[in-house]
Amino acid sequence: MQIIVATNDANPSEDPMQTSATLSVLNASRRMRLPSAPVELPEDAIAELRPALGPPRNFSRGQYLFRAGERCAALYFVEGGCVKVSTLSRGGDEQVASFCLPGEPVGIEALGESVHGSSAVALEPTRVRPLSIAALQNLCQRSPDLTRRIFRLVSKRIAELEGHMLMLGCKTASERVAGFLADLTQRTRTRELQLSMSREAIGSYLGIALETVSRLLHQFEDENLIRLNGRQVSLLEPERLSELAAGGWTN
Amino acid sequence: MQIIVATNDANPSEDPMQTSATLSVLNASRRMRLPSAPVELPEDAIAELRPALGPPRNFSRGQYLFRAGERCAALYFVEGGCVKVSTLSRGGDEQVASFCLPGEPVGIEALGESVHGSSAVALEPTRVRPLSIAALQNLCQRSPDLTRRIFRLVSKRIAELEGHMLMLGCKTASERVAGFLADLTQRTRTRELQLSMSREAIGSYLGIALETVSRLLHQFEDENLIRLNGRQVSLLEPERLSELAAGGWTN
DNA sequence: CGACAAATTGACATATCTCAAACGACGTGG
DNA sequence: CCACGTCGTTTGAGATATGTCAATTTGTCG
Repeated sequence: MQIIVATNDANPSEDPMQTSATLSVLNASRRMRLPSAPVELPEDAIAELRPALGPPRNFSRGQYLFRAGERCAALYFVEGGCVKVSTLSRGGDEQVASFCLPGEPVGIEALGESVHGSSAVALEPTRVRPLSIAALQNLCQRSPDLTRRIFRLVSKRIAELEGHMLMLGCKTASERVAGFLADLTQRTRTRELQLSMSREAIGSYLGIALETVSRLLHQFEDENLIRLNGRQVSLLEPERLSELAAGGWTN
Repeated sequence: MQIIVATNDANPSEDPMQTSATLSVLNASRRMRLPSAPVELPEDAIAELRPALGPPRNFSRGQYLFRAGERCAALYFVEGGCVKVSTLSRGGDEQVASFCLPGEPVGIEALGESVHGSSAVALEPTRVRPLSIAALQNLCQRSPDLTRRIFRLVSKRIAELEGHMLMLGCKTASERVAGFLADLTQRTRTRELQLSMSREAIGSYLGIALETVSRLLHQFEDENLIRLNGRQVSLLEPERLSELAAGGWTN
């Protein structure tokens, strides 16, 4: 399976529209899945980090927060929008590692590194707030509590990755797609998903062909599990989707 | 693909034999188990952590360092032997997340958590040294340097996971097996691998059926890339295997 | 209103899984 | 010391989920 090198360089179409408002809808507090996270900097742990965060920065669809190989100095917290994080292999395969929604951190994987191992691109007008790594390390000296929070954040990310691995290693295509949707509703607390990523990106994330994603999505619609309209998806039976995802997923 | 729930509970075969002695053989320069590499707490970063480590603990084949769900208080550094780390999904699928060799840490994923999300079992007589998480957090307060090291350790682990994901998402079966072998020789600095894990564990780790692992291994032998004798594998052409692994693997 | 990118859909190819049988290694108990 | 049962591995043959290729439609944006 040679996932083409993805020419999704998407020339930063300067889409000035501000997103945060749109997404702010989500919120609440429940248990989470792969990622989790309520919207609007809701994350428990994150809330406490706010004072340390830098001023908001806006990215339009297709703009990169950072690219693999670039020197890395900060990690970001999404306030509104959506970010796609992906890695590239020597062979030119692209693997989408995650989609980050409001309230979720981007780039923790680079915490201890000097250069980014992956790239992060905005999938829609997106607002983020940076947290300088240098600043962070200083802060950690003063606050044992902060250190703990960071550790927590990091291990949460690791748990996510392991869940993702489990999925890639053990699930059938339809379990993956079902799990993907179930995960998204939980993270956004909405049954009305407005997917900002392409079928190709979803396919890469799930480790299946984009055509398979499309087919399965339509199959779910035929089974009345969802209502589908392009990139807009309404989950009619989230529970059944979760069951379908079965096995465990994030476990 | 329903990987059976793995009844590898391996009743701690009361293997009274004392391990450390047995293992001491290893440091003999030649081939040994998977271990090898810079045998004896070789890892650069780790070396500096030594003073903080607790006394060595020995585990025999099949014994668990910890299980998913257990309260976690420490992470471990492997001194000799090999540890298999795996997660379980609700559905009962098992996914092997990693094999840890001498010099490598086990359980960093639990750094910020209170309970383990995965299980770790010794695949052969294994010696590890614990690092109390509580102690660690204290130490981090005193030493900014230590904090940085830990961050480094963690992001290294994350990078590994992302490499693994890339593999699971993009590679063909033979690329995976080739990559697996190539990776092991690098980590052990030996061409003489003594695999301590079953074909099933390898299959789970690589996201393919155990039969496929077996077949591919024998195919490589036919192509004179390796010499195979049960769990003993001699890499005849490591470079070609790496090329075969192509794409990226750990990248 | 065009042109290009994304999505859909069909037909077909095939890598890999699954099921099964057989074998070897190993440890246990008689 | 040998028979026996278990476990892991190998190997074959057939089934199939999913990938690949390609044509068409739909959507987007300048």
